[in-house]
Amino acid sequence: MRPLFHPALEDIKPEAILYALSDPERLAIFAKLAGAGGGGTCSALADLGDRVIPKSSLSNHFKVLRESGLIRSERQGVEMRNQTRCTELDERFPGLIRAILTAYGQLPGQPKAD
Amino acid sequence: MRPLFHPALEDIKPEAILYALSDPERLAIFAKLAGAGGGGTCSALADLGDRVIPKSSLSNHFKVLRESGLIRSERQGVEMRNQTRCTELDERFPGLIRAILTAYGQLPGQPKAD
DNA sequence: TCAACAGTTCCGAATTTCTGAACTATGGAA
DNA sequence: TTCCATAGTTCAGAAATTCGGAACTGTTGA
Repeated sequence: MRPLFHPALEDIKPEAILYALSDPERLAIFAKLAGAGGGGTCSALADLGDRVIPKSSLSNHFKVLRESGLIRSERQGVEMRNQTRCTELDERFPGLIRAILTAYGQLPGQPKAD
Repeated sequence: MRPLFHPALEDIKPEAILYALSDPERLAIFAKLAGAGGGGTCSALADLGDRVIPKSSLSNHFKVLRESGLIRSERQGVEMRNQTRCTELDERFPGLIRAILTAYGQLPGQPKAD
């Protein structure tokens, strides 16, 4: 298993963020993570309600989110804890994450569209 | 030549916007259009400095931007005038476009977005 | 040592993107 | 009108990307 790559804050590219969140499944995962606060595991986030994401696809979604700089993943025993990098990100790209979550209507604490 | 399709404001999907702007060439084109104010033509936006985009690719980029709701295109004689739909978009997705352009404008070596 | 579990990697199939070449639409000149 | 030049679109095959089942890796507990 290769070590997990996380870009430094200054290496994060807005295109990568937009790309990562342009996929509704990834966005749903990210929004859940942003809402949940605590570090969600992969399998805990696999169920989208209308469909269960295959685990190889899930793993890839997390990789895209991680390598774009949106989340931090850390192995904890047998599972993986994931958390958003929202605070850092807001420093580098002010308002971006919030505006995206608002656009999708999934900003934590707002009436949800799902 | 098929008539140009522009989605109604309420039909614009955030994932389509993020997808359209997740491509660095399209983002550069959109940023130039947003900065220029006036309606830029396709060929006027083809030169990215480091590379000239082939015109079939350019045409496709404009189609993606148009059908995602980011720009409006209108034939004017032999050429095509393109303008952003920023004002409308800000109503539907407050702060989104500005946050993206700001984020993009912060990359080293990029022209400042506004 | 072994089994169970969480997640990753591999790899072939399906889908999407890219771009040169051919084509269409418009305007101007003869 | 006819012809040409220009701006952009469409087509189609090649290249690249994405998807997901199956096999694999790393960790824990028995």
